[in-house]
Amino acid sequence: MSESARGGRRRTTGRTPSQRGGARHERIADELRRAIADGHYPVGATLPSEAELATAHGASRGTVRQAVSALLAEGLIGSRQGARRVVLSTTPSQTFTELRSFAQWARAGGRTAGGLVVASDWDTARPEEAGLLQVPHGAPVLRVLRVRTLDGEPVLLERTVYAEWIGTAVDGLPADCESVTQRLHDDSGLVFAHGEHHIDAVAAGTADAEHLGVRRGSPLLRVRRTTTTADGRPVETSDDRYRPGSVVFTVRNSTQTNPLARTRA
Amino acid sequence: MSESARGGRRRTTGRTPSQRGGARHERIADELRRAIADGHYPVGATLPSEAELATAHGASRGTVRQAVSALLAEGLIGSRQGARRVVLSTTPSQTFTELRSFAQWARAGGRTAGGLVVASDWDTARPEEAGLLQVPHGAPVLRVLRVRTLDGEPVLLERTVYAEWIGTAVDGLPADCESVTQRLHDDSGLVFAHGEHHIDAVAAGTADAEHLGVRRGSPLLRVRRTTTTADGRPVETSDDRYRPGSVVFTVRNSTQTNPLARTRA
DNA sequence: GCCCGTCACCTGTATGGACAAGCTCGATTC
DNA sequence: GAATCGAGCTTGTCCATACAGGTGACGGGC
Repeated sequence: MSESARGGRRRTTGRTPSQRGGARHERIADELRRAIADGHYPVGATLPSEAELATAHGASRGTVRQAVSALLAEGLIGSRQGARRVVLSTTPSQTFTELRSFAQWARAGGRTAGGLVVASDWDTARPEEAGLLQVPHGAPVLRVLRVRTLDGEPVLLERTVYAEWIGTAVDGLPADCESVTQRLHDDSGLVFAHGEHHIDAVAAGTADAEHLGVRRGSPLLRVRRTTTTADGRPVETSDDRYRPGSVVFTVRNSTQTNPLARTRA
Repeated sequence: MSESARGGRRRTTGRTPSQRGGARHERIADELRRAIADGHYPVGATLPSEAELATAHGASRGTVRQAVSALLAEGLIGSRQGARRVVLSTTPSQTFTELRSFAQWARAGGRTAGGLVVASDWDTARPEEAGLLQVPHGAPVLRVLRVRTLDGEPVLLERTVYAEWIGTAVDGLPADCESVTQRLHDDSGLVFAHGEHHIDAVAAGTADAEHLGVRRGSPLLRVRRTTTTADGRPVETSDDRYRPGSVVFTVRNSTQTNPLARTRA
């Protein structure tokens, strides 16, 4: 049966060019993710062996390993030599795009995101910003202050700094643009590929308090992030402040994969 | 020369049993990590091609791919089909153990960590805790309140709940035990393997303010975490509150790997 | 009844080969 | 000088195979 499945698919050698859902290991990974999310494999359950998955999908063990290693990196499953893989968590992790884009994240969760640009000005890069954006000191940058709402309530205040080459495109966008990421992708073909996030807590300043509708001095979750393209060119750096109680960041890590770091301030 | 290197190493088939530094792909990954950390490959630089690395290390391309995929998962490098890999970040990520253990993290950074148990009591699990620890409602749990200091200054207040089977071991530890993780590993052979962290901001309560030496209502970074063993058995769940300005959490993510999620409160 | 060894199973590691698809850069052409 | 084309390099995907080493269950011996 694995014979017929493999033989029927194609027999040249490579793989069918653009099959729905991308590469085969991706499709296997997706199916496993779905099965876990659907409760087919609850927390603590063991996954089928690599050999079983291989014959079931008509793939080789290497391809199956590629698929499960993706779930391993996401922290969804644990793995020990000799023992079957165990489900550790059932909540799916988000795609990078969903994480990067407030609007896309809200949409994926069935909520509506709004946004409003409060201020947008060209300025010169401060030393720290110049370093983060890898531009010369004093280079022109676009500084944007944006309030983001979730189901109508303000939850996030973004202070974003764009490098000049991308700032010109951002400057032309409407003030109430829902998803800047989406527009930049559609208009300029720009794709964000990498992000570095520093998370801590700060007290709300006067401006923060006013725009988020909280008292001055109340706690805010601050995420300072810098986003780059696939070839490492910095695009923007931002200071995002979340109203507590609205958004929680979740990180999964394990001995096998560890993307989280704790650093001194 | 690649001929002699490969032939000279061994020609049976497997690999040398317990060579220093673990598996070969791990050693290659370590060397690349070190080269990046040392500035040999600054941010934006391109790594050697897989073929070059393979001949240089006398390994096959598959093994090299395994090594670089580790750096990819850590967010240190970016990768696009057809182009050479690019260095995205030079700050190394911490091992899971360093992240899990406050003491080990401090030591790795050349600082001294202290700890003091303020209170330690047996109690019954609250519904929420029972779910996190996967024990029946009302099951006995050990509740520990611990203050952690960094270079003598209090920076972290831990409220940890241990399941009964591990709580008995924790209960016998001295109140000023520097590293609970270390002791549990040495005494019981227990290894933590997986963690889930929820990060948000809260205002300091009366107890928080007193133990951390801050004013009531000042912002704190809260990390609620649950740790499990390799086979998915929950060990502890904890509510950690960090004094702002002392510790920052850093997360790297990209289109290729994405361990971070933003969830509704 | 308990302990311990055997053994099938399963994951980790490594190799080698093949083709697909994307990127870079130089050469050619207009 | 600028746009275009293509060859070669590089990464992505997939397969088949082999062996090492840990796990867990079964069963026999004490």
